[in-house]
Amino acid sequence: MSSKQFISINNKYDRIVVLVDMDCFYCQVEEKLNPEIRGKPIAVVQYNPWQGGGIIAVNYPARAKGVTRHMRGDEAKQHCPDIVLPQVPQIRGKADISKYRDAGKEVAAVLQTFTPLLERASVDEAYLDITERVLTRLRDMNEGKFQLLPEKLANTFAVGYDSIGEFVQKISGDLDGRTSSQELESEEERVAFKKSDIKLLIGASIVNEIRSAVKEQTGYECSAGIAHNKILAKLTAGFHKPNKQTILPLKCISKMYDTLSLKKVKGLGGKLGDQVCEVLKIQTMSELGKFPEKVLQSHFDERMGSWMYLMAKGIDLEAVTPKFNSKSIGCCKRFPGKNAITGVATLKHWLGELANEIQERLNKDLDENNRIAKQMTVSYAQQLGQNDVSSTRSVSLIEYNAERIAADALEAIKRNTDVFLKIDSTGVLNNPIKFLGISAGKFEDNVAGRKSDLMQMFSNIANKVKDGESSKDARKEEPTLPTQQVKSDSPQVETHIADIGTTDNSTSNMTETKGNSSRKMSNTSSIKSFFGKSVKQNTNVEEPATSTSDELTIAQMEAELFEDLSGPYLNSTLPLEAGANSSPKDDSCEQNPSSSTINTSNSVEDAHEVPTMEHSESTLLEVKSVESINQQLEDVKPDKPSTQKEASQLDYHQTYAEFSRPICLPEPTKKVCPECGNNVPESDLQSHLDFHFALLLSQQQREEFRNEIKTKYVSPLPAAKSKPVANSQRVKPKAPLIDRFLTVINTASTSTTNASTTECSECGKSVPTENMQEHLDYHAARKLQIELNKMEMKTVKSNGFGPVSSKSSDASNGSLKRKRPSSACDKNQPAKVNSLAAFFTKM
DNA sequence: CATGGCTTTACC
DNA sequence: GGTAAAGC
Repeated sequence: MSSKQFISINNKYDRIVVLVDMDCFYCQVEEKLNPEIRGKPIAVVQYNPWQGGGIIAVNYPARAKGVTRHMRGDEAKQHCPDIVLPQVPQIRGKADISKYRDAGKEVAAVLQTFTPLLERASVDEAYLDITERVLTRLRDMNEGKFQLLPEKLANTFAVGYDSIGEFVQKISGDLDGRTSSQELESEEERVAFKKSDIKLLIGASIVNEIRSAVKEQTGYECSAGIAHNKILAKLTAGFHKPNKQTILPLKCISKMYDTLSLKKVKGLGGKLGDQVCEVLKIQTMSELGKFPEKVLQSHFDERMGSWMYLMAKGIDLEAVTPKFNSKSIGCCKRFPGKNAITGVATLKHWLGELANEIQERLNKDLDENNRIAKQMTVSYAQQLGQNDVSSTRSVSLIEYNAERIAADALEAIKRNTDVFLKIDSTGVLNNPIKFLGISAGKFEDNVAGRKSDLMQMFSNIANKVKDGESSKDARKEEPTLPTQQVKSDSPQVETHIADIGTTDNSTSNMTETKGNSSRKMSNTSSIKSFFGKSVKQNTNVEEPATSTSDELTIAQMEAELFEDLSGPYLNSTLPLEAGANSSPKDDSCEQNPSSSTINTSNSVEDAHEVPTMEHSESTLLEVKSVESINQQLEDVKPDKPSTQKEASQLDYHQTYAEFSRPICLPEPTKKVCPECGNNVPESDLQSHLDFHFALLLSQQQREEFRNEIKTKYVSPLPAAKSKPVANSQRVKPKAPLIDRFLTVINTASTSTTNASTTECSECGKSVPTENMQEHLDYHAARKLQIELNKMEMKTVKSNGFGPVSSKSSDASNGSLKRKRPSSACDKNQPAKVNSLAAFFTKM
């Protein structure tokens, strides 16, 4: 049961891994609980007695005043007299952080609706592997079913670029061969990089939705890092906060490493990192990259050496392992200095307090997760003369009974202490105790099912499944379910539950309250995680799956998705044939420790498997039915229907989540689509029509494109000569999305009136200073849109919207001024598809 | 005496 | 199983 899993090195750049990190989480929790303090400088303080207590979280207004962690409450007051200092509650004489735990769970439940591959890393951090969603979206885009709107990239940054717009420009810029550095890159490498960039970009759009959902459903804001592995995602998340997200493009890793202290890398932040710096006489990750693996292994241990070696190349193979619940539940307390426990009575008292808390939390856990801890561990530190000695002893945990637990803990301590009591004393400890802790672990399923409620069974199964420790039926995994589907009582869900052996599918008492509904969602989504994982166990990672007739492997899917992209680069070699045989698994990164560049030669093309979702036959992704595709379309296209919120008071940190709410607010009056006859909300009709248009266009373009390839035409793509299909003439694409987007800006800026304003360097408008960053984000996003349009216009007739040169010209400024009611359908607007799909097919 | 409480992981 | 390290 070695819980840590690794992916094949062949897949090292295939995943899209996200680290979601709640911004000053404890402060946010306090703000939510006490709205009166919202927006004020806040620091959460723990443990009162000494000088205002210790600060464990600081919000951004307070940070602006110089308040930091590691300060005392009093000190914070000096820096910031009007700071609010909520205290973490105390129960039984010790800190009680359960409300933050609960809040963290709430957030995780939302995250889990996006992917079963969720790994909680702490109370306020979680890793997500969204590879599947990215590929799905990529396909939808290629098929014209999804448009990557610029607002999807608001508040997004890319390492190494000043703005996300610049990054997108760069992606398309590669076209002109204006790649900065050496021409060492082969075509294949360029394609690989480009694929990577595109996937990261799409990933960012998804992460924006994820963060929006978190904000909407919990009220909390978070930051995120988007990269190809956990360590880099984590690192990247820290680059822009709060309430922002950052992409780490493959190409920027080595540049970044040049200045990145190795101690910033998770795992090297402590003594080990110090040792590495000292022994190797280095500071940065780039320097680390100069050492051969063997050398690193000789200085440190073998495992560590390999890990560092790969890490120095930007590679981390650790899988995102589904995990929602902790593996242990414990509590502890320190008794520093004079507070050391010197008497048995006192010892018993504190053991009792700890045992009580443990009992309470274990019961709650039993309730929620239907599992029982079988072992408890007591930890303690004794003062022996000068130094403190800490020990831990484990005993089996028979029942959730505080007295019993306390007594057993005491026994364990006695048993392991040579001289427990001072000689001739009945109550004085020979060795004062400076630290006490009790924790419970080694959980097993509660087979007995102490709860009469059958729902308990659900949650039992689901949680078991969630952590991947259940039975091993290899079942076909359903294609990723869109959030909404997961929430509702979809047939699939019930089927799964039934399959697992539950007889009762009533979800009555679980669906109403917020907490319970989240539990239910976790049930359904975790079932999927189970399939993903159990299958994985039975799968040989190294061998590409052979596909069966009507099924499509993820790898094949990816190959197809990128078909059009890779085509033009690979000259005559058209698609990267999906079935390409497994390359020698180790041929990539053996021999150039001195170069700090990332070797990608065998990465994307050769890697035909999506890591952590390896496919045997049982995981082959089914081609979706028309229904499911339509469903997905519904789910994903009109930016999730969400509750509108008053834009009443926008404070400085109220950013993306607010602005990204649906732009067309009018109640959905339905209209019949002239193209397909479906009922479509009127507000969505235009984009719906755009979809049809894009579909046609994209199909046709692809057709043409293939023809071009066949005729071995290699140079810049010819403009599409024929007009995009007679049919589409009828379709009047809506006012450019960019305009709707601009109306959002206006709303936003007018709603925050009285604040001080600054003139925007981009558009000259007066913008509330505190909103400037967001405002600039929108310019970046707008440029992105223009970029995309430019690509579009290489085939679609240019129409005067946006520049054709690659300079960031201001031809668009005119349009910036324009605003119109979002519902208005502008007849003057050119027929244009604001879709990345065409963008891809053109590249 | 002074961040404190908490959890996980790797190694022995 | 116990310990130390690491990070939040």
